[in-house]
Amino acid sequence: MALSTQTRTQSERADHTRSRILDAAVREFSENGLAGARTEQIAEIAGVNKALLYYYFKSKEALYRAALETVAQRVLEMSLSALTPDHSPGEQIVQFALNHFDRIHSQRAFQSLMQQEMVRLHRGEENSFSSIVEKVFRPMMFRIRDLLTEGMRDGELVQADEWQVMYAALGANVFYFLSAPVVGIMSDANPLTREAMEFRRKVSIEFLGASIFVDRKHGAEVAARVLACTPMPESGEFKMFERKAK
Amino acid sequence: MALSTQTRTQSERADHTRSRILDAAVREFSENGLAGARTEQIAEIAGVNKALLYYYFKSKEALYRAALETVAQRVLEMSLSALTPDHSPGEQIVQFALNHFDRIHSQRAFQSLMQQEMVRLHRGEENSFSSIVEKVFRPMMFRIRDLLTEGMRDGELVQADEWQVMYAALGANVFYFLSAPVVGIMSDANPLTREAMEFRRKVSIEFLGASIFVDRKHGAEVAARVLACTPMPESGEFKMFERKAK
DNA sequence: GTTATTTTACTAACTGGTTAGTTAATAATG
DNA sequence: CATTATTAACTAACCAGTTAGTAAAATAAC
Repeated sequence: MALSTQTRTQSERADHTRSRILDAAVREFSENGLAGARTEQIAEIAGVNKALLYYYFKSKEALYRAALETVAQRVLEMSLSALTPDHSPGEQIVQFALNHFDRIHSQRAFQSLMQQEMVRLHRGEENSFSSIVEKVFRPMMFRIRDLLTEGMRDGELVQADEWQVMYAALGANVFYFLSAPVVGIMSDANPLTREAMEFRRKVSIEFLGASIFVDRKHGAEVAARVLACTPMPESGEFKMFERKAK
Repeated sequence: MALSTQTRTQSERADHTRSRILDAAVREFSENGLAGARTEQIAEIAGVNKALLYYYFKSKEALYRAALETVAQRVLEMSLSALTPDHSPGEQIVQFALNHFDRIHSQRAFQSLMQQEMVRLHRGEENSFSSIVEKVFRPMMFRIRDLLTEGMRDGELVQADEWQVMYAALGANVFYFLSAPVVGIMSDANPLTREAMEFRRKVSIEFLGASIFVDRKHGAEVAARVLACTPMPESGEFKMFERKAK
């Protein structure tokens, strides 16, 4: 951990340090929120002195914003590569929903930061979060909306408010992970094991297929096809949220 | 505000003070989270000295738990009165979903506390939250699951994983309010105005009707009937989340 | 029914630990 | 040697929780 000190040029190592700080910040902020996170802890995770945080970032809040942008960027890259323009609108929507599901659990930190940011926004906190919305969410959402409009026009998808379809499709995924701790307590079966998630992922896509297509049989086929083409990614690609050995 | 001091017995006034503290705590914790909330601020909102918090509650965290239980209790009462056993399972489900929608926006503080509690649970925080889950969520959720099973057996509802139907129905509602700040930035149309919510409420129920019933026409009728019977409650019944005049 | 004693409800002012942020000095690098 | 990266040590503010006290209500004593 204290190695790799003699490699490369100074500025390259500086970049590396900076991004280590950012990673540590993402982790600490996502686990504890802006108020709960401790700068000392971020420094320790990153393996640097606390003062270095202030060398690279103006303040705790600036670091928070930078951390938010980091994860947003990752999500943008991940979601852009998901759509497959040569398939039917309906199939692309299903594909997108499946990708969204996988994204949530591999990017737990993003989800967590988002949730907390929502609460902050509710309070009317001044943001600079707007730019993330513009860069990440707007293009994604409007792209999906256009696909839905097209699918409905073609008669592949049921007539409905486009945004409602999004709320239903993405909301089900978000709610699954959001409620996981409660469900865990409620049914003493942990919803975050690989088996549980694999099941939910399948069922979630199948239900979407049954919900939004005019021809439910066609919907079921699309769902099956998409599921077959997209295996669930290995878990633990990012090992955020591992329990710390105190 | 400084009146009503000469009324009633001492212990009655004490009860009143205690509940004023709890209300203040609900508000402060829901806006700022456990770590972000300030005891001094809670005291100020309640109009008492900070030390009084420690007279009534052991610690900040004990107060937090008490606040959580307060709102959970309210929600339980609200949701129990929603089901109408003389209707068909499908109609009861739709009724429940509509009630859930209305509950979210009239009990914003609960939603907010829940979200934050989810994050805390994710981290494996020790809870005593379990009792709330047992008392509020488990009875509610299992009741709904049984209704779904019945509806599917009768052929009224489409065959699907019961929990998935819940994730879809409730997730869409939750996600609407969860994403409201982002959508607000994205489309500069505030989703939390009365008109926007009235529209979403209607569309959300209609979409549910189109999704879970074997006979989509019957589903549409049920949705229309439920909507007709249940006008949207006046907003601002609880004025949590009003902006504070600093 | 008045007086003395205890209990309850509440506050002003303090304390000590914590934590965001600074400074000044020191390595490393080019 | 001048610039850049990094740290140890410090400070000022903040904030959860305490203490020591008071006024009034409830209760007991006479």
